[in-house]
Amino acid sequence: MDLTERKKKILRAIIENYIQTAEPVGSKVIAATPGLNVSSATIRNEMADLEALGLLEQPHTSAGRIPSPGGYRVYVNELMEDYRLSVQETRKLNEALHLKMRELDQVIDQAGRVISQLTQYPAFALAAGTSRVTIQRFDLLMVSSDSFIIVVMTDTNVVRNRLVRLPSDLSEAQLQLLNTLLNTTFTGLTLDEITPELMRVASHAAGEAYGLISLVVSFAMDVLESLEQRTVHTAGIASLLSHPEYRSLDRAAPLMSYLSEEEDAGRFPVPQGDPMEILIGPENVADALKDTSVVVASYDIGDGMRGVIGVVGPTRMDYAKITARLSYFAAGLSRLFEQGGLPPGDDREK
Amino acid sequence: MDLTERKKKILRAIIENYIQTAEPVGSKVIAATPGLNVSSATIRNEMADLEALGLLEQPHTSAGRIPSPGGYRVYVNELMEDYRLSVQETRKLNEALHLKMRELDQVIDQAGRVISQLTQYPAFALAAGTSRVTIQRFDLLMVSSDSFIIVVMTDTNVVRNRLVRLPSDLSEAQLQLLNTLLNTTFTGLTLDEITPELMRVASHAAGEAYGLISLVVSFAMDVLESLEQRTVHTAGIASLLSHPEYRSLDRAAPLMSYLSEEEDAGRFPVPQGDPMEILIGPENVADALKDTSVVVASYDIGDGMRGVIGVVGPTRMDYAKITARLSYFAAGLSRLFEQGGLPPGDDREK
DNA sequence: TTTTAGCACTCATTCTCCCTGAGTGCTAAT
DNA sequence: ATTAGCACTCAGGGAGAATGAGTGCTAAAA
Repeated sequence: MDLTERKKKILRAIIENYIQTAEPVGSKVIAATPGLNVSSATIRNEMADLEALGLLEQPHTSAGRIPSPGGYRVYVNELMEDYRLSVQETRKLNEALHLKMRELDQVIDQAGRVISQLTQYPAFALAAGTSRVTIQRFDLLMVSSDSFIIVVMTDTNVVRNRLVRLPSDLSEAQLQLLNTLLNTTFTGLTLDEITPELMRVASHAAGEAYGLISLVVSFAMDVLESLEQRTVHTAGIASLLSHPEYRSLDRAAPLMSYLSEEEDAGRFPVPQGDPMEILIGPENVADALKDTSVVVASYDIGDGMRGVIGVVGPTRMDYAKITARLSYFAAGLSRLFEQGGLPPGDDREK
Repeated sequence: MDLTERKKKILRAIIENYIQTAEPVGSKVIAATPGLNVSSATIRNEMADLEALGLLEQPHTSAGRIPSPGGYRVYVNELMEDYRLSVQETRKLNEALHLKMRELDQVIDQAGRVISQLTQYPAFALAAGTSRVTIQRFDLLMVSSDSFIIVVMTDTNVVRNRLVRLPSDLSEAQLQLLNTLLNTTFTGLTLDEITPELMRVASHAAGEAYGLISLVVSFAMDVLESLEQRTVHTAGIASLLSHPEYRSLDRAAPLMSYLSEEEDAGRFPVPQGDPMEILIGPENVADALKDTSVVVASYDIGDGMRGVIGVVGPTRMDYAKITARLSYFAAGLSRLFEQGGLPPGDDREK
């Protein structure tokens, strides 16, 4: 967008003022900004120009101006100065990165909660883009004569287990046999490749323990399925209410229900290319987000997966602050996953 | 509460009317209830009596009456008729019991979501009262020359695992030794009983692999810790907004933030004795719940643990319907846990 | 040519006042 | 003991009127 220096200054002043106050800003307050030594009348002329360019809007004739989505776009792309995180903020963010967790799903969930708390906006979190997973190895551990543990490990180094109790006894030798059979037949296969026919053949080969094959394999299939299925976590929905644009229920209710809909990934934007993306108002695809802004960042999980965290808020959002915090946090998460996977209790490690 | 038959009839009619309409009910509508062949004037006299007894309230002189918390109490204890679940409802509830899940924590979370959806009120879910857990058995599974899987099983039959990658190589024999050492030294101990001193002694005994002892044991300790720590899950907060009493943000906002506070168990009531409890308005301990009602039910998880699910709503709540649904669902969960623990993918089984 | 002071005009917001109607309590009659 | 009737109360809603922030335009100044 080609604007004179002064217009840029004025636009920035208006937007930053509006971000703070949530009130339409008039020519008078802008005329008072330091470094801008012109009268309010001049500002009014300039504001009329900016409105003609589609960067400002007027709620009604006798009100000040508010930024249009296009105005925010120009602000975000060209005018916004990098927000410098304070020492305190950095410390807080670092502390928040000491996540206590076990499963990937729970890490993601927690990351969302934390970022919501940190930004005071509702947040969503999900993981995207895993490739096709296969089982790399089976282990069966005898516990007692009538129970054993199944341990499976995928090619993405996720390990899952299950304790099974049997109606009848089983010998160590039988288990051994079963184990070998599983490792020769069912490793390296994706979910689709495990056919009923394959199961039948294997069951036959297992002899006495034929029933156990299907038990173990169906567990393995559940694991594969659970790894491919994506869910979204949302957090901090109530924090919406602290922002003046959501003081009216007509505005708040639909957005809140949209956010708390049962987990269905794909309803939130995911950054393409850049690790951070800002979607302002109508730039959002989902109808419910058409007059909100979404700031979303991604981080590297490893194994071809990316984590996504984002916050949702009014278009009047402190983009500088939010992007600074979000990108810092996402970078921290990337680092966390890179150096040794998840914290203690986890079931995967780099 | 000793009331004449007619007073009971009137009180019930008022409460049930108010539950439906959320509007103060006048003498006229009550006079119209079938089976109550008296004039509105008589009703007015009776209503005045009921108000004197503290069972009804009048928002202002020229309005109808609304039930007081005490009135609801009498209703719930003596007047309410059992709500008969329709076939459709039963089917819906049964369907909802086909939970897809893996970890106990996730089951609990999901139960909360489901019950919120089923009742249209915000719900909370938690697990209460575990005994002290110990590790019953360790297994170390060699994966490659520089990595292995730790599998631990607790006395409550929870199995957890972790994949470890080492900076240096390790032989099968060393791992075997380590395994034996762990099983002789660290089984049957609660979290407190695993002292640094014990760790030191064991590390010494491990010889070359001394560093691995602390690695495995600290994983075990994390598992124990995670099993003892209780968290609350809340769901369906946005559904509050669909009820007329929360159409004003002043009422909705504080309750919503209370509900979405970071998980801190103990902030929600847990049924004592009876498997179901109803707390009406000021009967709640928490300030934020003083003018809401909470209906809470518990179900048996096994291993000395009880699951708790509850819903939160206005004191004007359809107690009959809610309690019917909640107790049916809780009973279903009990059954589910009893017969074979969690569905596929889970890490524990009866 | 650009900027500014001044002025008339617009319009959301707030308030005040008044009306309406639902619902009550009381009294006198049944 | 019940009921019909009546005077009274009061929340809610709508119509103006007052307020004031902010604008656009014009004519003068730089």
